[in-house]
Amino acid sequence: MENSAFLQYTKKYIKLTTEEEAILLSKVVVRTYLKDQYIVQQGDICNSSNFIISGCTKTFYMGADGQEHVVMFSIEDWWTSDLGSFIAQKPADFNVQCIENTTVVQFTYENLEKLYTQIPKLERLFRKIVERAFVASQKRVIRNFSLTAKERYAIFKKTYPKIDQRVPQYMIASYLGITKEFLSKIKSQLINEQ
Amino acid sequence: MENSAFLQYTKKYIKLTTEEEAILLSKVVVRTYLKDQYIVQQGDICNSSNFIISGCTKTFYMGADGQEHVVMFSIEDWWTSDLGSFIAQKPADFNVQCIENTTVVQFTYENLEKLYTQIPKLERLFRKIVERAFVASQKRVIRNFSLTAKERYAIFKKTYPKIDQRVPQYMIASYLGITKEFLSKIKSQLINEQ
DNA sequence: TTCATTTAATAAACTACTTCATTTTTTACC
DNA sequence: GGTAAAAAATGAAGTAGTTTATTAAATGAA
Repeated sequence: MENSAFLQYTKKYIKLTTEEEAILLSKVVVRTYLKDQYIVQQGDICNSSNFIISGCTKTFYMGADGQEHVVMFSIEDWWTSDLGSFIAQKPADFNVQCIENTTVVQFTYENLEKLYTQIPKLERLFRKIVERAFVASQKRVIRNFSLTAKERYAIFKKTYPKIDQRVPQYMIASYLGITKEFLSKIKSQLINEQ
Repeated sequence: MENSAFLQYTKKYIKLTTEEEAILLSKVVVRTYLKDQYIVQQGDICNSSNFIISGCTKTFYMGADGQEHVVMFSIEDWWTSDLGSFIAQKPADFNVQCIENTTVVQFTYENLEKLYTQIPKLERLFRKIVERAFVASQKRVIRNFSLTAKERYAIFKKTYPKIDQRVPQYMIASYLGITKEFLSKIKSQLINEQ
């Protein structure tokens, strides 16, 4: 039943037969993590690719300065993993931590590799998913260059309309690449402007 | 013959039979652009995905401020396109312009779609290519956050060891997300330090 | 309810980077 | 080889964002 959101999602990209769906579901695990638990830990080899059914995660890394840098938030209908670690099976650069209780459809590396040979159409599914992720990432690079922190914050609120209430402000600041103090200043500016 | 570099490249990801290689090559065009010519123009629908045999391109867009922002440089053995435009067949956000005479192996959208059905293994090839591109893009987001312009410049010189001589400095500044004046300052600092 | 802990707000001093204006160097072409 | 145009260097003044320190508000556990 929790699987159904995932199957629904796959239909946007590829059509699977009933048997293929069954094979697919037999190779995934639906798993629930509690708030604050880690799905991936920096330094470990990331062994899972996770489709989020419910909840919210943050992907972050510890900088040389000992500071936490938030790379992304993931919510319902998104994926989370350390893809660099997952595809190369090398130690992860990132942590993925739940900031709410989070239920995911989880693919292990081994199972996904098997699935690719059993259901070649899945290559297409994941190609398309990663293509979109790449485009989104590239857009973010650009935004960081050509927009001010204030403008980026406005876009953030649009693209994650609800997350504002789900995620503490200092993490949002980190995601935006600014200090929590400066985000606080921006917010008070926005209030004074209207 | 120019194709051979491309076939060599594909071997890193998938194995193709001789017939498959023949089909693949029958659906691509080897094309040479002159310095300053555009492969993709902002606003047009990007109809090609290009593997670079020789030469160098820059991907950039015109900001609202009328300023040119360089998104990436592409050299031998890399790909260039506006992927967001290509996959969705929507107007391109970016220009891709040759900054040297450039020879590419070119896939049109229609041909690539046909190839995916004729040689499903290609889904795998492009999945893997895009996975790597995504990881690289994500790393760049991070670098832009946690490093100073000076540090980013050092990394730039390492990752593109030769491009430094091939590309004018003001474009490098734009790629790094800083002004040409500030890059000039950084360079003079680096000279004085040693 | 109370106390401890985490999160957010505010403000002053500081720094990385920009802007603008000028000069020097390099490139290219008749 | 000379001259125009493009690119790079230099410097002074300005701004977006940081750092550090302090206070206030919200959250959560006993």
